[in-house]
Amino acid sequence: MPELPEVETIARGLAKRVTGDVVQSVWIGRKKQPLKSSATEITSVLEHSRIAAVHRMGKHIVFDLDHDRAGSRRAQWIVHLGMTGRLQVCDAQTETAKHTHAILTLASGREVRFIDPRRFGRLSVASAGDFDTQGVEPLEVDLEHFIPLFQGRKTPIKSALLNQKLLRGVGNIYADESLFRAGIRPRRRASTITRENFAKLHRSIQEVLKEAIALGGSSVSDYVNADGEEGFFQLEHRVYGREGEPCLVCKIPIKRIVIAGRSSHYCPKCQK
DNA sequence: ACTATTTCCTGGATGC
DNA sequence: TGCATCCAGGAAATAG
Repeated sequence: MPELPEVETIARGLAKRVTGDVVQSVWIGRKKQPLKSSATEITSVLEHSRIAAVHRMGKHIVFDLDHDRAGSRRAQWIVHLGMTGRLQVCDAQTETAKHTHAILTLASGREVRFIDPRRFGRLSVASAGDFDTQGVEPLEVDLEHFIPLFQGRKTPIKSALLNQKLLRGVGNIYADESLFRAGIRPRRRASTITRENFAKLHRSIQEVLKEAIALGGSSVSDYVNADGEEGFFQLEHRVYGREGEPCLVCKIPIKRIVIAGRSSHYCPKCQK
């Protein structure tokens, strides 16, 4: 399940491969589509545009497009991978994977393919500047802007961390891992957390995300980067997916509870 | 203005 | 072996 570190890794890999290439044609499957813009709209924006850059915003992969049509504004192709989405860069000869929903043919002869079995992913286009996800980038926000995000919220801190309108890019894995490192229980009401603990949490989130990016993300279920390689951060998980296993600090078994329909893992002794 | 719950979707795991 | 059931979860929609 791609969260910020996985999406960052994928975006970097894509940028290396397709920056400067030109989209010649677009195919979009007719199966009930995970589209936020219409297929016609996506096709017309993408076709004959040059990929100027690929970068990440929250959990979205953003392709900045230059159009050669005079007077047309710069545009962006935005991909959200959902749970199981993948973007593959390959030769036209490569066999089409099951659940391929969109194919961009590039001037270089290669193709960018969007594959998503569970279809929680989303494709859309926007004029440059129009796409603005709410929420702040967790790796950019400083403590003084971080704390107010949670002030007055009665919701469990875990839910608040997952709320993309506050902080964008943190998902289930990194929320659990950050809370463990900060020593805060996932069910703690956001409004009851002290300034000191917010400082710990802020630091933990940045550390966890940076370490995960350095290791190419976490490969659980079927995540692979743009090269089809797995990441290694899953080996560093201290609580996520470790229900019943001993806490790496105190040996007490890790607990799993459900918060807002999401499984949440924590150590009952190390987290208060 | 918030918060909580439900819905979407399929592959893999589990149970009988 | 086969078949039914459950579960994973991001974000939008809906309900409270």
